[in-house]
Amino acid sequence: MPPASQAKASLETPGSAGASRSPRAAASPDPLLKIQLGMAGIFADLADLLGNPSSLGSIYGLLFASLEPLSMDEIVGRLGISTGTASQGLRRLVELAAVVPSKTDGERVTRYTAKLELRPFVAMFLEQRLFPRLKKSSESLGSLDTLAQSLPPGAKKELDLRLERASKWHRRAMTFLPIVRRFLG
Amino acid sequence: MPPASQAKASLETPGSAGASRSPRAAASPDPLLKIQLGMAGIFADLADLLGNPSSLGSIYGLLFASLEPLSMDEIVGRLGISTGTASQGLRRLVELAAVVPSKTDGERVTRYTAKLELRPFVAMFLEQRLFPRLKKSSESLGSLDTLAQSLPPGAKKELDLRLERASKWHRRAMTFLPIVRRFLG
DNA sequence: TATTCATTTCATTTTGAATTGAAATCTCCG
DNA sequence: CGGAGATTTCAATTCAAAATGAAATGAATA
Repeated sequence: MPPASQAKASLETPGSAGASRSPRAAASPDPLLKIQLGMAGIFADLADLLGNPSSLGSIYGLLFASLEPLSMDEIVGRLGISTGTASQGLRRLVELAAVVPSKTDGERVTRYTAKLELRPFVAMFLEQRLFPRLKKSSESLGSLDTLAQSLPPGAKKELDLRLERASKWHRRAMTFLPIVRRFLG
Repeated sequence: MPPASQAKASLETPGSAGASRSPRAAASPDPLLKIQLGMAGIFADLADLLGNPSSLGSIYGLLFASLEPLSMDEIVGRLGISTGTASQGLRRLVELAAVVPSKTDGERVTRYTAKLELRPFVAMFLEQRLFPRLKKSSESLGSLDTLAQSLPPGAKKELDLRLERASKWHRRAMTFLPIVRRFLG
C-alpha cells in the first residue's frame, strides 16, 4: 500500500484555532499535504521494516507532519485508508504512546497528535517482537540441549558444542538489548 | 510453514566416511533428527524476525545441527520443502557465506556445511535490509525538506523543526549501525 | 554422444497478514 | 428517550511474498 496515492479531501483541518491560517499563501498544489504524505511513506517503510503493518507508519507519519491534531475522518481522508484500518492503527499507536488522543472543548470527535520523540515508535519493535522471540527460542534451545544428552557420546559432544554456541549468541543479543534501549532513550 | 512437520526419508547421510557410524546406538526414534528440526525451527523464526523467508532459516538450522555435510536432496527430505525452495535458499545462504558448498572426491552431488559463526546469518539483515532502507528514507527526508521551503513562514519553521528531528534520528541510527556490526564481529 | 542424475528456473498456487466496509455499538446532545 | 454522528468490530476480500513442482538446463560418466 504505497500511501502516496490519491489525496481526497480537505487541505487543512478546520479545527479550533485560526491563528496561523493566512488566507492567501495557497502557493502550489499543496506542499504541506505532499510533505505529510511523504512522511507517511517514510514511516510506512520503517514500520514495515520492523515487521509492523505499514498503515501504522502512515498514520504516525501523517500526524508527525501535521501542525494540528487530526480526527480519524481526516486521517482516513488524507491517506485514503479505511476506517477500520485507521481505528485499529490509532488504537495501537495510542497504546504505544506514540500518539496522544484529545477531546477538544465541546467537540464530538477525538483528535490525535503525534508525540515527536520517535522512541516509542521504534521501541515497540524491541519490546514486542525481538524480546519475546529471543526469549522463546532461548527456551527451545534449552530443551534441545536436554535431547542431546541421549545421543551417542561422539555426537553428543559435538552437538553440545554447537548448541552452546547458539546459546551464547542468544545471551549476547539479550545483553545487547538494554544498551540499544538506552541508546534510543 | 512450521518446519517440524513430517520427517521423510534417511536418518543420516550415507556420505563418504564411515568413521563414527556405530551400528547400534539407534536409541530412541532419532533424537538427532529431532534436534536438527528443532534448530531448523529456531532459525526459521529468527529469519522471519529479520524479514527473510523462513525457509532460509530452516535450512541453515538443519545444517548447523548436522554432523556432516548434506546434499540438497537430503535437505529437501528432512525439512519437507520443495527442491525449488531448497535451491534458492542454498544459493542465498552461500552468497551470504553462511553456508559452504563442497564437492567431495568423485561424487556427483554438492554438499553443504554451515559456517558455525552466526554473524553472516544475522549480518545479512543489517546489510541487506536496514542499511539500504535507512539510506533511501534519508534521501526522501532531504527532498521533503526542499518542499518545506515553499511553505508560509510559520508552517515552514515548525515543519523544518520536525523534519530536522526525524533526520537527526536517522543519522543516529546510521552511526549506530557500525557499532552493532562490530558487536557481531 | 547419449544417458542419468543434480540443479536451476519460473509460471502457477498457496498462504497468511493487512485491509476493507458495512453492521453493530457507543456517546453525546437536545 | 431519540437520533446524529463517531467509533469499533469482524467476516470477507485483497494482496504480496513465499513455496511449489515440473520442465529446462547443466554436469559428469561411460
